[in-house]
Amino acid sequence: MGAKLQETPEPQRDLEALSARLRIADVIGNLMEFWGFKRGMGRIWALCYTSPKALSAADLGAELQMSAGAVSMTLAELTKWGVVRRSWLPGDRRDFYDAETSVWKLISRVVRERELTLVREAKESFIAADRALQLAAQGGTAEEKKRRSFERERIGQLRSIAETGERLLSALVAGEAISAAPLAVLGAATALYEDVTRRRRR
Amino acid sequence: MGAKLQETPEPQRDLEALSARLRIADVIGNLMEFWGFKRGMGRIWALCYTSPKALSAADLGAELQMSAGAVSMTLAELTKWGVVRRSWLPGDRRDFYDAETSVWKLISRVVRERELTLVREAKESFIAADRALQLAAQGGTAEEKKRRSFERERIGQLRSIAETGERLLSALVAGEAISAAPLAVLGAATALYEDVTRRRRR
DNA sequence: CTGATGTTTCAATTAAATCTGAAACATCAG
DNA sequence: CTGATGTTTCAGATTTAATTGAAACATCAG
Repeated sequence: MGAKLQETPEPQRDLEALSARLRIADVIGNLMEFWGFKRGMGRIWALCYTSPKALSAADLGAELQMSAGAVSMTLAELTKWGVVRRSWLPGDRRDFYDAETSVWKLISRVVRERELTLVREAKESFIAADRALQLAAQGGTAEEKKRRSFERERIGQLRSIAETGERLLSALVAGEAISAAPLAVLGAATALYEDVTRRRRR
Repeated sequence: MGAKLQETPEPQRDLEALSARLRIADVIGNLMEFWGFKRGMGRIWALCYTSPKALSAADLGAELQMSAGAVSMTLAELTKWGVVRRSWLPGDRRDFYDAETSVWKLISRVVRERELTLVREAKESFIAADRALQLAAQGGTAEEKKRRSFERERIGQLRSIAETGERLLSALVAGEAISAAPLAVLGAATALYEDVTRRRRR
């Protein structure tokens, strides 16, 4: 807009610095939300991470425009995940919070406790479904048998995908090198199953 | 409940097979939802994937208890992502849908178009915030300067995390081998910043 | 103990995401 | 063209998740 002076006035510098941090907080909030957490978790972590001193719940609420209740609940959740730590200052009754700085620690914990659990549960479901189908599939016409065998083949495929995912995630959190190759192979096996007649239309 | 005969009656076999597939559909629906898609997308894909023949919109709605509108919208979205394909049978006016079977194709497309975009946007935001801070940070007391420099250091760290993530995801979708090591290194650099006095309480 | 200060909890509200059902639209056969 | 069949759209309803604000709870100083 107007002409810029050599030196920005002090209060304005503060405002600009804060708003830069708030913008970052929103970006990280969106990332976190995308990852399946609440937006507020990312916002609070980001503000702590970019602050040289630990912040109080009241600070966070004021800067992020969150109610005391929301701040408290969000901080509880963040603490549970090891994303922020509580700290105290001598002679101050308030709680302060500072950010866990090792992002890898955070990621690997989440992957271990959440994604890995999820993929394992999925694998178990596939195994259970396959067993159920196997029991139900005795007898029937040739046509029916063919269909059942197709279903079991596909479910077996899902199971093997889940197992591959489980191995990759385990390797990842163990810090091992992984290759996308085993993933890329998935689906190649089933790609040959193509016998549906198609025709263009419209 | 009652005693099981050697051979399950036919209608019951069908019901059990369908319900096994529906259970799987729900599991995959949950996985997909977790991944940031709508639950219905996973359910429809799973049903198609485990079906030997392409299914009509009406079939899907009936089996998954979804309204025609929901099925239509969900199929549109799935088609957009290349997760199901439309097909036609000669002499039949209805549309049929079958599943993309290469799961890797699906994953890599999503990672490329969604996660990679997201992490790039985040990186740009960090760069922009750093620039803004740099401009705002001229002058001020020694104390202020120290704070600004801390903020910029942390934001630079975020930027480098985003860049590492970008490299890893790129390598992943390119099918290259990747290692968790570069991730594990993240945060080690900032871990040294510890000067807050703490005391136990309660 | 009592009052001041700070935190947590939770029922009620608000907001966001999702689904429905009916109307509009398309296509085809006769 | 007309009626039958199938698909899409979208405003409103429903469901689900997040947020508030106030009361309950804790802790500490005096």
